Amino acid sequence: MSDSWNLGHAGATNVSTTTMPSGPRSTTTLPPGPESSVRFSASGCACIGMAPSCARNAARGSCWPAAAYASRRGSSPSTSTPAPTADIIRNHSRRVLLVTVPLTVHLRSRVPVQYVPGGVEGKARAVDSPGLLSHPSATLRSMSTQAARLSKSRFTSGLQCHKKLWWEVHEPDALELQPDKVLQDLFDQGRQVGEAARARYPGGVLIDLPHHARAERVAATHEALDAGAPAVFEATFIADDTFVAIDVLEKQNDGYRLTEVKSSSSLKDEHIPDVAIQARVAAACGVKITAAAVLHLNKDFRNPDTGDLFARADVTAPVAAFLPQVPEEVARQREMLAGPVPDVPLARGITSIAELPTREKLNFTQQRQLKAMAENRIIVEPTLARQLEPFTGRLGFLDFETIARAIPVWPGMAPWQQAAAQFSYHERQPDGNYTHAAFLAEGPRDARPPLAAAMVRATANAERVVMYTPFEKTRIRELQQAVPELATELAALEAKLIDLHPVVKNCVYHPAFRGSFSLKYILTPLVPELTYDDLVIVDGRVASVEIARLLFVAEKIPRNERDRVRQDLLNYCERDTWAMVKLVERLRELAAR
DNA sequence: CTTTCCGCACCTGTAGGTCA
DNA sequence: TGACCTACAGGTGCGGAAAG
Repeated sequence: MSDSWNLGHAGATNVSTTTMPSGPRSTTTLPPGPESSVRFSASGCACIGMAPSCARNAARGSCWPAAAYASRRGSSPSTSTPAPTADIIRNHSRRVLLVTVPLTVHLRSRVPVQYVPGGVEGKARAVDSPGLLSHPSATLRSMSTQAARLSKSRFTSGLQCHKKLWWEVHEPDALELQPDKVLQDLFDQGRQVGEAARARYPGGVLIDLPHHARAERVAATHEALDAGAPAVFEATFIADDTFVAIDVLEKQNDGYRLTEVKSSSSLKDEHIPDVAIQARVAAACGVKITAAAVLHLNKDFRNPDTGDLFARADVTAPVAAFLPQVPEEVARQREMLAGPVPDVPLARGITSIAELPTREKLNFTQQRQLKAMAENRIIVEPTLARQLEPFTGRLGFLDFETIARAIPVWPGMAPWQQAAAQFSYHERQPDGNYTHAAFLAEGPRDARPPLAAAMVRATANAERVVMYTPFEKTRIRELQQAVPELATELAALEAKLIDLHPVVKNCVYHPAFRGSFSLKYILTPLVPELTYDDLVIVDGRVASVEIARLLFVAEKIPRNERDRVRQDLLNYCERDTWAMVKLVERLRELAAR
C-alpha cells in the first residue's frame, strides 16, 4: 500500500487561521457509540476518528469520499497476513491529516453521490436517443424566473460537497468565501478567455445584461434565439430553481450545440457535470440541445499567432451519460438547502500521530518525522555534513518570480506558460559578505531578454548557484529557448545550479515543519530570527499576480501605488534568497554539532 | 531437457508535494 | 492555472534454481 504520504500536519489539531464563528467544528467529532469503536479486520473498510468536516471556505481539494477512495489501492492478495494499510489524505482547506484504514466499522454518514470519471460509458443508453441531450420527459418546471437558488457553479460546488454549497448559499458574504487576489486573477483570466472565444462565432449575440437581471436575461435569450442568431453568448435559462448562463449556444441544423469555454489547457473530468447541468436546464426550457462541447485553450498555440488558441473537445456522449443523475442531484441539493447545515464529514481517518498503526511501514523521511514528533525535538542526520559539501566556494542564491497568463503575452509562449519576470540574487564574496542583485520587469514588452542578460551578468563569478526545488532550473532551461543569443551563458548557469531542498528533506526534521518541506514551512523553525512579517507580499502566487498587473494594466494603477507594489515585490524576492543564505548557514551549524 | 517459480532490474503510470 | 520531480505500485522480462 501507498507509502507516498508524509505524516502531514497531523497533531497540529488547530492550525486553521480562518475564523469559523458558527463553523463546522461542532461536526468534527465522531458521535459516541458503537460507530466510534475501531477494530482491525482483513476485509471491510472503516476509519479511525473523524476529520474536520467540509469548511464552508472552498476546499479545492477533494471532499470525502472521492479522494479517499480514489487513492486507495487494493491490498495484495498474495499476502497471507495482510498488514493494516493506511492511506493518508490531506484536507487542503484546513491542513489536517487524514488516514483511512481497512476496518469493519460503519459510519452513519451519508455518502454523497459523486461523478465517477470513466464510469460513464456503459450508461449511454440511459439517454433517450443518441446524441440528443434534450430530455422529452423533463419534469422540471420550465422557464421559471423566480429567485433561483441553484446555479451552474453552485451545482458543481454541491457535487463536490453539500456542506460547501450550504455555506455558499446561506452565508455568501462570509470572509472565507471572498476570493483572494490569486483567485480573483484566475476568474479574470477565465473571463478574458471567454471573451476571446466569442471571436470564433461571427454574428453571435451577447446577452449583455447584469447577472442579477434574471428575467430580462432569459427574455433576451429567447428573443435572440427566435430571431435566428447563429450563436448566443451567455445564453440564460432558468428551470427548477436553477440558473445557468451558457457560454456559447450555437445553432446547428435542427438544434443547438452547447459550448462551455474553459481556460484550462485540457479537458477535465469535472467539466462533464458542469456542462450537464447547463444542458439539463436548457433542455427543460425547451431548447433542443443536440451536441455539447468544451472549448479549452490549446497547449500547442504560440504567441502571437502560431496555431489555434483554442481546441474543441466534443463531450456529447459523456454528458449524455451523466445527464440522468442531474435531476436527482438537483433535487437533493434543493432539499438539503431548505434544511439546516448538513452534517457532512469531510473525511474519516487518523487525526493524530498517536493513532498511527505502529506496524505501518515508513520510509526514512517518515521515520525521522515520527521520531522527531515523538521526542519533540529536531533531528539531524549525520549525513548532513556530507550532503552540504557541494555548498561551498563562491556560492550564489537565486530565486525567480514568474508570470503565467492564460492567453500568452510574449513571443513563443504557450497558454499558461510561466516566464521569469523577476529575480533576486545573493552571492557570498571571498570576504564573507554578501552582494545582492535584482531585476524586475517593467512594461508589457518581453522581459526575458533583459532579465537573462542581467542574470548572466550577476551570476558570472559564482561557482555554484543554490535554488530550492528545481523550479528555477526549469525556467532557465526555457530562457535558453526564449533568449537564444544567451543560450550558452544560460546553459553554463544551469550547470552551476544545486538544489537545497533534498538536503533538508533527507537530513533534517523539526516538529514545527508540520509535515512540509517547503521553504515557507521550514524557515521559521530553522531560522526563527528571519520572518516575512514586515513584508506586504509574502506569497509567490500573489507576487506573480502583482507582477502581471504591474506589467499589463499599469495605466490603471496610480503612479504611487505602482511604485509601492514594485518595492513590495523587490523586498519579497530579496527576502526569499536571503532566507536561503541563512538556511545554508544554519544547516552548517547543525551539521557541525 | 523442459517447465515452473522466484527474485531482481527495469519500465510505466499515478499521486502527492512544490514552485510560481 | 500549469509543470516538474519524486516515490511508489504494479507490470514485464530475464536468468537461475528447483521440480518434473
